[in-house]
Amino acid sequence: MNEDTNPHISIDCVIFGFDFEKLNVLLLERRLEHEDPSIAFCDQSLVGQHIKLKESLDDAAARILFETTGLTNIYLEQFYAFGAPDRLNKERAKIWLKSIGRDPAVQVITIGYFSLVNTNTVQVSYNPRHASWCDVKKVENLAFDHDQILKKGLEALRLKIKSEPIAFELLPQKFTLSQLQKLYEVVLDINIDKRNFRKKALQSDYIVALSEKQKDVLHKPAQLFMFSREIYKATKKEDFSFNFK
Amino acid sequence: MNEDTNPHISIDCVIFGFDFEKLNVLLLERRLEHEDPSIAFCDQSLVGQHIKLKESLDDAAARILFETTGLTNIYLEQFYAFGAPDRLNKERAKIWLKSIGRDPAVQVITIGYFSLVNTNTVQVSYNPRHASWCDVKKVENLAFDHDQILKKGLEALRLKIKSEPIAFELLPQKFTLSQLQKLYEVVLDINIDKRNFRKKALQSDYIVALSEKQKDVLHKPAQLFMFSREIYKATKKEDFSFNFK
DNA sequence: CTGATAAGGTGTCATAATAACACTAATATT
DNA sequence: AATATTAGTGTTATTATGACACCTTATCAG
Repeated sequence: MNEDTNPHISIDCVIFGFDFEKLNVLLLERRLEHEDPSIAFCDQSLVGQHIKLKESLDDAAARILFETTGLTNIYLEQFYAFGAPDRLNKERAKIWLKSIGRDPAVQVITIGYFSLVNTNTVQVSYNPRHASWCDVKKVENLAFDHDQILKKGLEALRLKIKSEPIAFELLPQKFTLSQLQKLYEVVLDINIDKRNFRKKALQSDYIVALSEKQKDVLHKPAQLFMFSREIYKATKKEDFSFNFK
Repeated sequence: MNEDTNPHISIDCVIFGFDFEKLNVLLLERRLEHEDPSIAFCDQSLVGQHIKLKESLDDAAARILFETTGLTNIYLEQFYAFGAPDRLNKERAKIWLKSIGRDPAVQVITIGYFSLVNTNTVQVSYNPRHASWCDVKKVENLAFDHDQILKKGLEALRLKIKSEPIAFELLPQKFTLSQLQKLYEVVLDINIDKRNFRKKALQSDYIVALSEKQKDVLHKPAQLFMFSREIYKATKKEDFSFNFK
């Protein structure tokens, strides 16, 4: 571990991405090579690192996100701190920590952040450790306590997306209403009536219709829209809401 | 600092109390005696301590709450982690930390918890440091970064009280509808129409009318009610809500 | 060029939730 | 007996929600 690293505090980022079909999370491969094949293993973890000395939590989260994806100016939000003394005590975790020169007996508190990106904008190959997008509904058996962190991060995203206009962080700048609807459907794991959804979306002033249509699509092209943060700020009456049954 | 204390991680508890008139927060006096009166000072802080080695965050928060108030089985909820490297760098903070034998240069991450109690149930004299209830609307100039922690804790309480039945944690077991309404009003800093409030409260099954009335009150005595967690759990359709304009 | 495929786009109505609003009732105190 | 203080109560207009089905516009295959 580096000289200027704080060994007691880490950040784990739940990086959510939307590919117009499902909600994904960016996972890193954790591969332990060993001559004894009963010890070697390969599984996956969230994106995480220790913070540096004198580094704020937000700065650390942004740095880690940048070092993993090459992205800056990304939506990032802290959602929970995990500090169970046994959170690094799984057998594999101990083997792994020793293999990278860390003492498994040191209690590490990790702060969970979630971040939102459009899947297409991320160069998965950016990171030296193999990174890949995985359907959040299918993820399991992550390293350490990362299953629990992912679960809590997803709950935080669901709560937040119902009360603030963060859905647009997961979409490209120009999007169709069907894409926006699909996004709410996969994030909240619900079905939404198309006509009711469009009615509600269109009566907001901050989802602005462009005089432009989808291209290169094998059916009737849809109208494109943009989210205007300026209009949102200027018109919000204190309550954003996107509740559908 | 104790041998078994983790010097890197602390907990700060925003202990909210309701006295039927306003929302209070429990603060501890921070008094530094010094022969030079320009150095001596006395101000206030939230309730906080470092965690112990091998102690979980939730356990630490419950322990600190108990050690300060003598209370157990109290509603406690983690809301945010604070880790700015300069969060203990106010001049007074440095003097204070040195006076109690701690190194102000060590970065301490603190995890914020809020807890809810009925003001009357707390023996303020329990703690050796002078503790007192203060109107949250009037609190300012707290020690360290505690103003910021209180602000964030209050936001968390406001968010939570609108979507989960935690208001009852701030009331005695038997309460009147006017008390419940007043609680929502002071927590959310809004006015609520009495008839609309009562209509909504009474159409829930889990606020149960008792065949008992207020006593020792100098006006028409009000009917008493209880919150039934069993009925709440059995009947909730996934959405608790208390939204009033 | 025609038919198949695939998603885009549109309106009405019934029900439920919200918000505005003012007077009488019951108790304790003087 | 009068006063002070809070408890308690219904109606109506407006708005939001939820259920529901068909035609349109483009590409592609033959």
